[in-house]
Order: sequence, then structure tokens, then C-alpha cells
Amino acid sequence: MTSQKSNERIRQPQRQRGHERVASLLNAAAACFVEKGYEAATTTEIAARAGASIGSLYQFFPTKEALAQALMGGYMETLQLRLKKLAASSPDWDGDQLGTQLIRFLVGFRRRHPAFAVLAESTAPLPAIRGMAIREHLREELQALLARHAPHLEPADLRAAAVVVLQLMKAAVALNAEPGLTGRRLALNQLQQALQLYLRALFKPH
Amino acid sequence: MTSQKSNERIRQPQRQRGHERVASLLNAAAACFVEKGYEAATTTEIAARAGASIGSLYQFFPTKEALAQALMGGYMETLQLRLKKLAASSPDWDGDQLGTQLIRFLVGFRRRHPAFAVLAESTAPLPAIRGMAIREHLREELQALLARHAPHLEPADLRAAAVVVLQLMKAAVALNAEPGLTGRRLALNQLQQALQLYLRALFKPH
DNA sequence: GGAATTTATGAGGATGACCTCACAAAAGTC
DNA sequence: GACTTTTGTGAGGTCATCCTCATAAATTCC
Repeated sequence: MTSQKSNERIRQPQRQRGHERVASLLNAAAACFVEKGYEAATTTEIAARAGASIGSLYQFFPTKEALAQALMGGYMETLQLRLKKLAASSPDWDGDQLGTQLIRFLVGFRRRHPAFAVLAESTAPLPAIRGMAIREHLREELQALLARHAPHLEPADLRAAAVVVLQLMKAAVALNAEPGLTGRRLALNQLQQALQLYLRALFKPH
Repeated sequence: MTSQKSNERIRQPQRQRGHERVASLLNAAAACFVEKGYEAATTTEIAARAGASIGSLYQFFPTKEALAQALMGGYMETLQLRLKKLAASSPDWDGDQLGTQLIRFLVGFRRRHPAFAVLAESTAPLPAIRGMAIREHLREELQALLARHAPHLEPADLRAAAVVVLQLMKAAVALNAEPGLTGRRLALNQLQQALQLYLRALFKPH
């Protein structure tokens, strides 16, 4: 039950060429979103960068927003997957190790997929909603991870902790994007320490 | 007339009526920005809400962006002022008290001036730059405040700590804006605790 | 009152964005 | 080769936004 498309003009790619087009359009869209932001990016430029005509773009994506949603959908999938892998890889970390890994995780992901941050933090009308859904999924995943490390906590507390950790990770990401290299790294370490302190206290039986 | 060059269609308000117009325009702009975001807000609606014509708006503000900058300038002034007051009011707080107060401070400010957050987090072209400048000023103020509590730290460390604390405060603000009331309050307390833990460790002589 | 200055007005220009549509090309299918 | 389906094209429609400008009202000054 994928998204219904009442408009018959929009097609799913069938031949290989179509899939390539879609991929190059998504890549171009990501690049444009990163460079100019979601709102300022234009469909004409996205099409031009993908080496396609504007009509070709609108054959596969009904709106500009559909491009953003397709991108975010892909990011969400890989994010969840990698977070699951991270959780499975070492279930016996302490708070410090977990803090380090979580920050590495999200900072690295953002570096590899800069459009993710742009769209997640965009203040545009509907992608914001999509971003909320993403945060929900992420939170659940993170909550499960935390639950494994602190089985003595109640669900409500775990949920709150997951939200907090997400915010701390987000802060780390924002921090990593700021100018001033040496100071940036120093601050990142500090923020990592803040997260570690928090996790340490959280995991302590009392 | 004075030797003003050709293109001076923009005027500063001179009579009382002008000042009132400017004030109501700024209020209307703030409301629109909050409701629709910076980009989606339109100058025509701002003018209509202020009970002014569109031409009247452009008599005092050359562009929509000028409205946002004027707003942000005002917010920045009051923010700095209040932060200074906070710093002066109780210079002998410990880390926990300071953490509590800082979060109260920024969450309260955001509640009183919702447009501040909207503009500060906006991804629009130039107001973002303005936001950067604001963050710099805020950081300096905060750094001075922290320096008073931890005189044994070097400037570089203080600077990094100020950036981190700002991010933590920002996270608290973002958290406070999320849905889910009971969980929200719980999480806010948790984030406050994270900040307190961090400050406690920071202020400890070693 | 009359002159000078400030404030008010709103129709319309200019711009640019998103998206459509009629049609052409390519690629599979027989 | 003929036929069907998928993909490609780009000029232009439509619409909304920002902003201008000529002109009029209000206010202050003398």
C-alpha cells in the first residue's frame, strides 16, 4: 500500500532508464537542497542538474515536495537500519562508550547525507511533518537501545530519556556544523562529555 | 533637504503616528512569522494585520527581510540585557542552580517572544546570518557568566563550554515546543539534569 | 490660511516559481 | 516493420509574491 497517486500522469519508473532518471533527479535534488535550502531550491535547477528536462522531472515526481519526501524516506530507512546494527553490535557498552558511539553515529551520518539535516531542520510546510515522523521512529529505536542498557527504568522515563538523548545528538550535529575548527572540536568533545555524564547517571541503578 | 542622494524612499518615523505604525507593523510581522514561518508570511498580510496599506509598510521597511532584522535586533537587545541582569542577580550559584535558571530563562524568553525562535531557526537566506551574529553575542555574554563561576578555566575551554551550554539550552527550548505534555515536562527535567551534570563537572576544580 | 513635511493608499509592474500539455523519441513486444 | 508502452521535451499558463509609484490625506510650522 504505497502512496496512492490519483493523477495518472505520474509514473513509477519501469525500465532501467527510468530508474536512473529517478536516481539522478534525487541526487540533484539533494545537492540543490543542501546548497540553497528546500524553499530556495527550484525544480528547474534540479532538473537541469540531473541532465533532465523539467517535464521529465514532473513525470516521476508530482511536486517538489515529493522529491523531499522520497529523499527523507530513503534516509529514514538507512538510519533505522544502521541504528539497529549499532544496537546489535555491542550490547554491553557503558554510558561513556554509548555516548561516544551515538555522537559519532549521527555526526557521521549527517556528513554522508547532508541533505538529511537540511530537510529535517527545514521550516517548510509539509516536510516538517515528515521530519516529525522520522523523529518518532528514531526515538523508538533509541528508546529500545536505552531500554537494553537500563532495564530498571519505566517506559515513560525511557521515552523521556530517548527524547533527551536525541536532542543532545542533534545539538552535537548542529555544533559540528558551526565554524571555527579547533574550538568546534573542543566543544564537540565537551558536548560528548555532557551526553556521557547524562547516560552514566541514567544507567546507574539509582 | 539635506544632501541625501537619489534613492531615499525609505524614511525613519518622525511623528508619533509613524512610530505607532512601525510598532504595529513589527507586531503584525511577528505574528505572521510565528503563524506561517518567515518565508510563507507575506508582506500584504502583515500590512493588513497592522491595519496599514502595503505602501505604508514599504515606506518604513525596504524589504520583508528588513522587518525580520528589525525584530531580531530588538530581541537581541532585550536578550542581552536580561542575561546581564541574570548574571548580576546571583553571582554565587552552583552548577545546579545555574542550570535551572538558564533553562528557565531561555524557555521563558521564547514563550514571551515566539517570533524569536522562528526567526532564529529559520533557514531563510539572510536572517540566518543575523541569527549567527545573535548567537555570537549570546555566546559572549554566556561565556562571561561562566567565567565568573569557573575562573580556573582557560578562555578556549570557556568558549567551548559556552557553545555547549547554548546548544543544551536550545535543545531544551526545542524540547519544550514538542507535543505530549506530561512526557515533555519529564524530558525537560531530564535535559535540565543533563545541563546540571555538565555544569557541575565544569565547575569542579578538577 | 498656506507651505512644507510626513504619512497613507492601492492598483499594477516585474519577477519568478511551480506545474501542464501536446507531442516526439526511445525502447521493448509481436 | 508495426504497435504499445515508457520516457523525454520545453514553451508557456497560471498564480502569488515582492515591491513601485503617482497621488492624496494628515500633520506640523509659520
